[in-house]
Amino acid sequence: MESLVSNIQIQVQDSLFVKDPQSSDLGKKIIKGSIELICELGFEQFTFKKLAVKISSTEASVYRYFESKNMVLLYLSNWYWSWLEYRIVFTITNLPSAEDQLLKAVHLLTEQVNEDGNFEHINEIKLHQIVVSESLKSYLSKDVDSKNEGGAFVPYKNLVERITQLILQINPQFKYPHMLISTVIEGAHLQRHFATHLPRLTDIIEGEDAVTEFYSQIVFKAIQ
Amino acid sequence: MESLVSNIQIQVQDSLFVKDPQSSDLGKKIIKGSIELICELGFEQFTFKKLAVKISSTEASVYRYFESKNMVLLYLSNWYWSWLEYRIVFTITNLPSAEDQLLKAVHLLTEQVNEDGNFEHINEIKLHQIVVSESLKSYLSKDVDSKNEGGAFVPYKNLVERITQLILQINPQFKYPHMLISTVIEGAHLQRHFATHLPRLTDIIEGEDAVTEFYSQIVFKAIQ
DNA sequence: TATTATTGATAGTTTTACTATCAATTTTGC
DNA sequence: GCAAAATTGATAGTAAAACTATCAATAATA
Repeated sequence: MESLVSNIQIQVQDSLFVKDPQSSDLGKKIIKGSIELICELGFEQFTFKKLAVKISSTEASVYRYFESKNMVLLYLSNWYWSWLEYRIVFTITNLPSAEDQLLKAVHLLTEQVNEDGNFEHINEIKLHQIVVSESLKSYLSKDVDSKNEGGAFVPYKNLVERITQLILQINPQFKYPHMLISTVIEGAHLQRHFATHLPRLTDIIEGEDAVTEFYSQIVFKAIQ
Repeated sequence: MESLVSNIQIQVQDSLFVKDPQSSDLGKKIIKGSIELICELGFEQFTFKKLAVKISSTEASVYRYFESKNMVLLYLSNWYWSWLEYRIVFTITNLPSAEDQLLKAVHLLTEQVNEDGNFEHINEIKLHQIVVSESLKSYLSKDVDSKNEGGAFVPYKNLVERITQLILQINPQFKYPHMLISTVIEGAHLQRHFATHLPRLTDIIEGEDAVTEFYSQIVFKAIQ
């Protein structure tokens, strides 16, 4: 997966930003700095003031790119979902059977990201950690409905829909494909979070990726 | 389930409050008001100032009971988990088989709460909604480790452990019981949240509790 | 009745989440 | 290469949140 994305760019809907952060140096520094700071401090402790100091800019300048830190989180999440969908499509396109495709997709949905370096201003490993620990907060906030109307969750829905179609190819009768996939995605994130912070809520097995193994089993048992 | 709890009280660990809110009228008003306000405004918009106005008290008085609004959320979550574990134990104790017990437990873990009235100061329906939409934020905050050391997640872990033991009774070889149960609990909450706000991420079926149905199937297929 | 605990009232601090203004600098169009 | 336009930085300011501190009034208790 190293060199395949060397000249593609992930586009994020323009309703999420005031000015496209991928269109300028400062914008890219805002993205890069946000990823590092949110990862380091957590979303609650992350502020535009701290970000501005980190990237040697000013609060006012950051506000010229993003309306609020919530929008930054949405931007980062959506970038991640688009990137993940791209990787899934790229990876499974030539696989022979729908089963193989689904298995591979579930792997990509649930595995730990440990590659970086395809995008200068985005550390994919840290971004994955942010999505694991912070992205749910966007859905769980009270303004989820207005954000949703503004299209804030489209990439996520697209991803879920794409895997849903794979499932329905295998078993057109299965009644809960969306539920299954969103359970797998969010469940895998939570389990990774629990593995680090609340191990008694999960089952960590030495030398094996229990999260991916578990959810792969769940998916195939569920749809049969 | 109506009258069985008429004179029991759910105890919450005293590390979560400064002064036990169940020990005074003001304390109970704080709990009652918090449940209503968090439900209405969402956790982010909920403040001690607004709460104080609502219950005709003062900010300073609220702080005499709780260190912060995060502690209130933890208190409410833990009250809920203890209450739920109590209901599960009470309900399944006399069921003949471990399978019946597990099935019933999964129902209680995943169903919508629609009874109220066992506790004067706690609206169980609204509390359930809070747990669905807000409780994850306690695990997902950066201070999860220090909270965990202080025992903030003990009731939740106990609940997961209890159902884990049920699963292991049925299949002692099953490798991922904790993962399965925490996936079911949090998954069910998320699906209920999605059903209201992001329906394209779930599968709502007219006249049927798809959430409970889905997770019951998942559990029994997974452990076989 | 004296003591203690509880609550209310008020005030104050620091930080966050913004908005506004203006000058300096860089980019772009011609 | 120069004028106009856009971008950024610097600074200042506001409103609300998240506390802490103090003191008086009231209620509980010994």
